Amino acid sequence: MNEKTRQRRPAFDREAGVAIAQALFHERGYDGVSLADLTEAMDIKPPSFYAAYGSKAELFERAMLRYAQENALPLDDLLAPDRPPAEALSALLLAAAKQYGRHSLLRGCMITEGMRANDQVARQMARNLGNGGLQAIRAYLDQVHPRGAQALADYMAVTLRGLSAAACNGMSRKRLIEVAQVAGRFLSREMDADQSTSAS
Amino acid sequence: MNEKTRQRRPAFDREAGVAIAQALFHERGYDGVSLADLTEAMDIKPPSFYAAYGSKAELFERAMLRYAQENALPLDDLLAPDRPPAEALSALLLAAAKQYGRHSLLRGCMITEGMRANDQVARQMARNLGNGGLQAIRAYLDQVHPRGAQALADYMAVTLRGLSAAACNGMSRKRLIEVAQVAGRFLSREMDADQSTSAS
DNA sequence: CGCACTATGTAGTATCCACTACATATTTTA
DNA sequence: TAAAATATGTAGTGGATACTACATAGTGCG
Repeated sequence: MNEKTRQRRPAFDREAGVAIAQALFHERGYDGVSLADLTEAMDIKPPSFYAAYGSKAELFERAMLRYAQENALPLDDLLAPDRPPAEALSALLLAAAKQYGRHSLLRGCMITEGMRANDQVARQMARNLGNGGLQAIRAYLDQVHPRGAQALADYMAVTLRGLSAAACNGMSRKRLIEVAQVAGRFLSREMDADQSTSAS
Repeated sequence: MNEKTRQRRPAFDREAGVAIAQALFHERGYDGVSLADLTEAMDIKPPSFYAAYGSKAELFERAMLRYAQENALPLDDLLAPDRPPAEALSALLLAAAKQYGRHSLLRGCMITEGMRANDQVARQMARNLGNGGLQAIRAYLDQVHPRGAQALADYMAVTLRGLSAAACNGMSRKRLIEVAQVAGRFLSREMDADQSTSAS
């Protein structure tokens, strides 16, 4: 249990290996990274890899969890119930645009893009993780804007996926942010109008 | 030239082969379809395949061109210059949503999703084709709504990509259409407001 | 009818894939 | 210090990949 005292030969740091895998998977996607790529980047041999992580898919899951903890959008903060809903959603889109276009290599959302893997196991892992975030948005909207919550949540899902895809295809951070701002302005207008009128 | 009289042993119809490939590539993506899948579906052997199409990537390009001719959104009609711009863009989003969710297997935009292929050659082919459509939207906006044309074109690109991605991930046609309608309403509000005021 | 041509099927190529059996070297425990 | 446990490196597994050399069967043209 006390892994701290265990001064075993460094061999290799498994958490560091997860971080390396996270970067590779984020940059090239699950299918774009081979086991040879991973073992070379970690400077280990395949047997050590499997002893440590079990399989490529399991490591991908650990890398996505690490990504979620480190890089995922802080939905709980952004979607605080006491914020004006349109402002909260706009802030979420803006935060996503900023993050998706931040690095030149690590573009888009690792989890959103992971949903497109050719490997079925990896794809399902990514979907399970990604759906969690979407459900959080849905739950938030059910509370603060129950009328049309589904449509608004779907709009957010589509826009977030679009931002991630556009980022992966090279759209600059500046332009991503502008799109998020446009969408945020749309949301503000729509939800303000929705407060005063009852039917379009 | 007169291919009709050429009663050559049926062997196999190359255009029909492109159609088969189009369906397979659309359903599973470039990397998700192997040469064995293609030759089996066309009921031919690899040598016939290469004699007819040159390579997997070349066939993918032909399949995308076929898709563009048959299924791509009729941008010229949708983006008629004499239409109210917001209405034209809304119609484009709606047409995309309807098409992306039409079939249960052939979901999303074949070209947009092709941009995510792991194979670099295929990816570049898809990007070249897809960028054509986006440039058409940009050119249209430069004409009818020059102020903020870039931001609006980027917004359309992001939303179209998002609709395609959401369709691939299983969002129902009904919900896709609702998202397109929400976005269309946003565009109408924004562009109407933009006509009367000069600063937000 | 016979020759030249073309597309075909058989059977492979080399390469990459994720993954593993086995013996060795290092570390922890007794 | 000796034995047990563990992670390592060497080397290789079967299978899938895109693609092809070669002989043959079917074709149109003379």
